[in-house]
Amino acid sequence: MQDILFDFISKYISLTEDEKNAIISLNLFRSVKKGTILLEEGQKSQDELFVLKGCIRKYYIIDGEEKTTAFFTEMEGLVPHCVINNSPSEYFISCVEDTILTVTNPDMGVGLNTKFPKFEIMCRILSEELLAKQQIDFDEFKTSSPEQRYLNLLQKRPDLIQRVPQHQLASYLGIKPQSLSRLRARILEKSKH
Amino acid sequence: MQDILFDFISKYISLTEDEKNAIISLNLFRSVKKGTILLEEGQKSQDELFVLKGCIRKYYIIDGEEKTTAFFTEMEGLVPHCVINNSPSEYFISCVEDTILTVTNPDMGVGLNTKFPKFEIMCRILSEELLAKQQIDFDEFKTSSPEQRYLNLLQKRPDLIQRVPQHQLASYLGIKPQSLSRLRARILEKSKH
DNA sequence: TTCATTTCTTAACTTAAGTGAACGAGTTTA
DNA sequence: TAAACTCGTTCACTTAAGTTAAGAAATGAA
Repeated sequence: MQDILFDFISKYISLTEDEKNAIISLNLFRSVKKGTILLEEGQKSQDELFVLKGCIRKYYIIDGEEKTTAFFTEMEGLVPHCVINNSPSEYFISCVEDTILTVTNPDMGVGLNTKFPKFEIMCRILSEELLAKQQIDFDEFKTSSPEQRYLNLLQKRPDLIQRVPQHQLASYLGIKPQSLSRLRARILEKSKH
Repeated sequence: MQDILFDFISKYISLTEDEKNAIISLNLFRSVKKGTILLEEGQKSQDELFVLKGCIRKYYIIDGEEKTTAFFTEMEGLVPHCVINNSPSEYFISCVEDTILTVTNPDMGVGLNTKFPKFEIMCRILSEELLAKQQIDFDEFKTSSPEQRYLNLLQKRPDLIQRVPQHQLASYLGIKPQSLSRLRARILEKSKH
């Protein structure tokens, strides 16, 4: 399992055996069952998450309704908003599948970052990459219709459509589950021309 | 004009006179007329922009139609995607109003960041803040209807509605200009109850 | 296995956004 | 000044999403 993490890290910085051991000794790995809630609304967590295997989901509850705004799968991580500005969380994070992830928090991080400045560099690169990716995603969302968004998702993350319940996908696309069903039927109808 | 920039910077780091002079000597300030295009699709620019006064806008041209996805006003900056991954730009940036901004590029930046590591710190903080803000904005967009988005904008950036042409606002809200007109008439009608 | 719950789909109806066209007001250009 | 554009609004019509309800299929728990 650790190898997956080190493979990922090696794309950004190279680690010595000492550094790898330091990471292992932090005991970052967690194995969580499908359905487990990792962060609740109102909670003040300091944990940053990184998915090694599985899928987690970020959602709000607005007027009693779940609104899913993001999924994180293999090699994707998130720093919840509540960590950044140390405020109660506005959303939930739960596991869509049985998931293996790393959980880090600034307390560990300070030790790690001061001992190994490399990590600071990796974090900066990751955060820049993420910002850029997210801007593109936002722009695409704004400039397309629900149907285009669905077709786009089918291209870019076909796995999500298989592994995630439809009603969660629907709100991720900004529509209701019934509309997603209909939209899919419509596309199927068109493809038969 | 420089004072505005230094006031802003002082929220993040404190500068000595030497450092201020170093910044001034870089000659970052640009004054640009309404309508000026700062970045074109296909262009490979290295310039990062920061608005001191005025308003700039980011837009795509998709099927011959302008799709505005962002506005940047006083004390807001952007690092275009093409700068981050050194690829031709997919979008345009132009001035909505006569605008005063700073233009920086990595060539200057390297000098500045190595001379004054403080700047690196400020950039990291800014980028984190921006990432957090953008995630919230994206979530809000996904979880609301066009009408809610408009009302939300009215709350959060009432100035934009005054200073930006309606058809640009419309695509920023993810709808057509006619729909924005109608939506506003509908809200007005409701408020008369 | 059986019962209950959740999830997905379908349908009919309502509401709102997209489309195409027209018009007036304000700008710009010749 | 007159003609050509741009911009915002309105209208009628089309298309698609929201809503409510019902039922089938899959899942989970007793």
